[in-house]
Amino acid sequence: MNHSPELLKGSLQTIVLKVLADYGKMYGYELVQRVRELSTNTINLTEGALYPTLHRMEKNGLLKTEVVMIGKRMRKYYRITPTGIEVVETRVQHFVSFIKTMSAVLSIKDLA
Amino acid sequence: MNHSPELLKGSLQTIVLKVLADYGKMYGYELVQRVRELSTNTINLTEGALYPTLHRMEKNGLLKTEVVMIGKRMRKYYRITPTGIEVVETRVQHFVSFIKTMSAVLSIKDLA
DNA sequence: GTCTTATGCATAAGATTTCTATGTTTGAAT
DNA sequence: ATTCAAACATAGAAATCTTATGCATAAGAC
Repeated sequence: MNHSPELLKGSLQTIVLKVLADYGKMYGYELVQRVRELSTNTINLTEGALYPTLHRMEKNGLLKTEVVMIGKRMRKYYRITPTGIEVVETRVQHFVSFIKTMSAVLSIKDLA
Repeated sequence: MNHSPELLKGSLQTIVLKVLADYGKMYGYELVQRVRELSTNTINLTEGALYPTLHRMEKNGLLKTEVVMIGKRMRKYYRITPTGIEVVETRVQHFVSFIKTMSAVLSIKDLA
């Protein structure tokens, strides 16, 4: 990720979960592209961060996988689980309240 | 810091700079209290994070210090420098654009 | 008068997260 | 033939924060 990398720290999981919740199953490489589009080229997920995170979330039961062979190439689809859905909802709520708090502290008037 | 600590990662410097920019000189302990108030008890700066950060920012020329003795107790005031002011402005702008980007990616409708 | 709490600074070790770098294989395009 | 995109993966380094610890003074409670 670039785009003020410090700020994005801690948001990777939320981003991945939310995109999977909204768009259904997706594979790693695709997630990189999709997030890049959604963020109009400002969020660039790095594979070195993404794959370990996907693995961790799978291990924690937030995602489940499904491997498909495209010719001889493996493609690993990730799908959000019911647990993952619960988690993503609270994460997004947390994020919203975080924005509000920060707007107060940084005295940001309007986000226009 | 608590309040979804992951999210706050990377925002400490911005918070400190902005509060100093808005309220003038302040000492470490005071910053902890002030930020707690401004955030209605949701952001709890920890001293273990705050002091090293203050030192780093001073070393980088964003802050300057002034030591005052209150009786036998030392109090170290921090004040933002002109360089610090430039930096905090871009930081806040970055934060605003970060919010916008994230709102798009997380499809957050209104922040009400 | 003593004990606890608040004030006020500071550092160190550990955990967590992310980035950079590196690596492999396959398919498509030129 | 060669280069570039697709697609996965891991390891080491860097950055940031938390927890723990430490020291010392001032104020308030009892």
